[in-house]
Amino acid sequence: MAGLQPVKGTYDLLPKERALHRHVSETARSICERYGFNEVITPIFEFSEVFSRTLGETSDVVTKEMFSFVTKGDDQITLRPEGTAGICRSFISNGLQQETPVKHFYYGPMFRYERPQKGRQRQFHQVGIELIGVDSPQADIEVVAAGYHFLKELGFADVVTLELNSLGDSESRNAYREKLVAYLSPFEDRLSEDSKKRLVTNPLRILDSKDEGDREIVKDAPLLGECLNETSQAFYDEVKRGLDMLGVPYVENPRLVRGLDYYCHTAFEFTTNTLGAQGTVLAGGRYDGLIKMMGGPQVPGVGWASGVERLALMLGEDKVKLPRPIMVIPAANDHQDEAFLVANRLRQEGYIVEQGYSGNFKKRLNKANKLNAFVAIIVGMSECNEGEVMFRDLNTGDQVQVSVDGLPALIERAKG
RNA sequence: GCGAUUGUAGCUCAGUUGGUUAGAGCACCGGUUUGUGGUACCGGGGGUCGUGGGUUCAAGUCCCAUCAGUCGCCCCA
Repeated sequence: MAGLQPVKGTYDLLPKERALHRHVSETARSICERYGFNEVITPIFEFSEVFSRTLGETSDVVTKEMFSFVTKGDDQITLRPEGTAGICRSFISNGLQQETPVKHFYYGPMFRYERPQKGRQRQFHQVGIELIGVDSPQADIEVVAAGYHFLKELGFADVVTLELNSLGDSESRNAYREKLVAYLSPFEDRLSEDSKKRLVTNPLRILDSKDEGDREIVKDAPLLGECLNETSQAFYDEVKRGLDMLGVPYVENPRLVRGLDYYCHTAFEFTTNTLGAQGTVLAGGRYDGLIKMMGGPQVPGVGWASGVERLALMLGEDKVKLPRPIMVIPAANDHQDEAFLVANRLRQEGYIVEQGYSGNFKKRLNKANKLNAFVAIIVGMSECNEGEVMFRDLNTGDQVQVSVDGLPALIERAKG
């Protein structure tokens, strides 16, 4: 036990920051619902194969970032590093091919064993959507549009760039892979250590290497676009036409490659330069072979995931305010019970009500300010009749006597 | 896994070439004559100076190690 501190890369979300996160995830949920995606929750851990088989045995996520453990029953378990694999497992487990198209929205914690830094922690949160069972570009267009709409709703339309590419179908990708390896092999000695390995395991990933030397070599490499067969090219063109039609701005990035193995055709990434080293804020693509690869039926899918922490960082702390309460204050300590009853009554009516727990009148009003209360209700003033209380608007300082029954009307007016 | 940088109160920090019982602001709690707020004044709690060694008559200050945070590389949301 490493003392009273959170485990590396984890942290506590206190009310203020949690409100910010909730704003992000609720915005996502509400926008995605407009596109017909409804929320599901899948377990935060799965059998390890769910991830290791699907994400690619050589991917970084699988080789060094999985949080795994063995249960008492000798099951190999992994805390989910991303959402898609679990959704697809759930699709198969629940026999949802009967109900396609399936449109799921999700929100929840993800886990990756990485060095924490700005916009990156070991337990973080993602929102995401998956559209399963539609093989036409309509699905890709709708999914990307929903992502754009979500970011726009948060106010990021101008600080975010949609980068788009097509990885083509497997025929196109295999053809390209050969061509790329043929081009790169003569330069093998000059490639970075990582890229030398990638030449064998996953040459496409060399394309977006940030190593200076690699970039120099890759600059003149053949592009994936040149190898797209007719179907793949037509698919890509249709996606672009749809985005143009809906007014979703994008730039093509022929070197964009997704880190996970299951993607094909559409690959996209919304990036920003406002977050330091972590530029990607929402990313996804099409994964037609994934469900079959997991042992399910041949059903296509497309989706994205977005990092809640990163978006919350972009929003800034003061963007979301906690709700303002009503403060009920006893004029003197022997009116404590009466005050409690008034508070109780207002809570039944649906209002957010706080009580000061100690201190004299003055202290409690002070407390009301600290809680950002907009109304104080003072119980037990000598000038009040039976069943009456003092209503004080804390914005204006105006104060009137009123029956308890008359409170809601005054509260509504004070809300402004 | 690698690199850079930081570590004194809940938070932001001060602490002089090593020298008594380690300070400030903010925050928190209480008070300033019976019952009216964001101010002002008074008082209070809270720190084994990240941890462990070492040098020294003397270490928050110097040396070593270790742990943790932050940022970056790799990779990703």
